Amino acid sequence: MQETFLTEFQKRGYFNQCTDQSGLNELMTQSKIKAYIGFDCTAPSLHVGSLMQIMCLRLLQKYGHQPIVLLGGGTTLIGDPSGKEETRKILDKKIIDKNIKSIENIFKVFLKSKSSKTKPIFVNNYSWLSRLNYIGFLREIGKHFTINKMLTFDSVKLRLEREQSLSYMEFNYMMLQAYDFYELNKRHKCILQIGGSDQWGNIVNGTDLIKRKNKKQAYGLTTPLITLSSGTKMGKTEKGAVWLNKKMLSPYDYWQFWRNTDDKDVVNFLKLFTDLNIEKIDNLKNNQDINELKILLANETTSMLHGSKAAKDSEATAKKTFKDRSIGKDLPTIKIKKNEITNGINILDLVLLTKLCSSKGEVRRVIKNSGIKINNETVVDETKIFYENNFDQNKSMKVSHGKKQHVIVKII
RNA sequence: GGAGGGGUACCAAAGCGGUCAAAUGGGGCGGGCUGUAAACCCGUUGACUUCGGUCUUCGAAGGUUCGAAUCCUUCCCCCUCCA
Repeated sequence: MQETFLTEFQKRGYFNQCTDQSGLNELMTQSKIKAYIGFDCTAPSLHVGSLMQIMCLRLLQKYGHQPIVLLGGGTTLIGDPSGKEETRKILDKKIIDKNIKSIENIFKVFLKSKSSKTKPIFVNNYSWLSRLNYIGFLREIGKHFTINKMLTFDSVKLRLEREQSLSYMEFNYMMLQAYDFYELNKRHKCILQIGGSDQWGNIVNGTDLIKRKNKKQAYGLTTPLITLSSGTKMGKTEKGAVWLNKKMLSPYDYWQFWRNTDDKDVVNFLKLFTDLNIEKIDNLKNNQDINELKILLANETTSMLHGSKAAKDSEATAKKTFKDRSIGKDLPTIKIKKNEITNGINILDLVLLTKLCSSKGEVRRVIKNSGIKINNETVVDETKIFYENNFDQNKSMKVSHGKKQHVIVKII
């Protein structure tokens, strides 16, 4: 059977639900289409939670289709109630605009823009949503939505059942998202919207609206929510959320995140988050040591986002840190002035300086649990003072909190 | 509008005048075992400290008391039932 966008989509594990799978497959085999995914702009970076969506856009390009990246400058002002139990804080437009710029850069890394046929189209729904006229919108769009039906959508139902308040503003979110799809259909002949499984309701509203207003067939496709085999949501490291922006999470930490994947998730992740072809992955899974596979996963994902050099450096640093227990160059480095250390520095202040702990009390506690190491040596005495001669010939010292968090302190 | 119930640390949830920086569970962090995995076991989980203590915290503000998360007053918010 011929490999198509949808067949690969399915094999890789991106497939959750589709409004008309065979119809869409036929269409995408016969012609090249435009498809969109909308992204929320509540933070200055996306995190791994959105990575599957980004991978979908890449897959579109691979099969010659054109991705549209919708940055929700307008809808973020409203806030999607899907999957949320409570009303979210409303963000300021200025912040959202700033976030959009920053997020756009991430897409420029993941998506190819050489070919004019497949290069991503960036749109911000603020450009049309902000111009809507209330009466006009109600008459044109609002008449196609029945409250009866809107109340049956999970995002609304959940709130009502839990008796959590749902503001009228949020209640309108689904109409706006449907309108986005309709607008993109008109402007760009976009006929497919992809999204996470929680977006199903919003997406279907869009295809319905297009059918009614434009008399066109449009399609919706959703991806499953990825949960780790441990049942929790993916996307956390020792340092918090796994951001894609390197200012918010260093390439080394990003690499580490993938390197620490649960055994049971490794093969799935290779399929979901790398470009390696599936046969190769299936083949590797039988022959490769699981830790080798994790390194492969970390290298592939990191080089996709931060470049192959960053991936190699991270691997080298990891090897030095974990195998040789020496100092790898990509560990975070804190600089300290020479005169700050002439009289010695207390272990508590030293650890605090590295930000590995957030208070002296915490440092003490971790020391008591033998969790602080200086140059691989466990600290037992919380009154210990360090001098210049405790640093190595490069004027560096490795401070560790637990097995995985290391910071280099360097005298300048 | 009327009648009840409730707001406790990251979350859930006990406590209902001193022994409360606050039980317990989850989560987090650390240690052990390992493979930088999972599972399991152990420790830890407000801040500062000269390690004697000190300071701030139980929706908010006042009050009673030698002493309040606990009692009283007012206010704010949430829930249940009735209109």
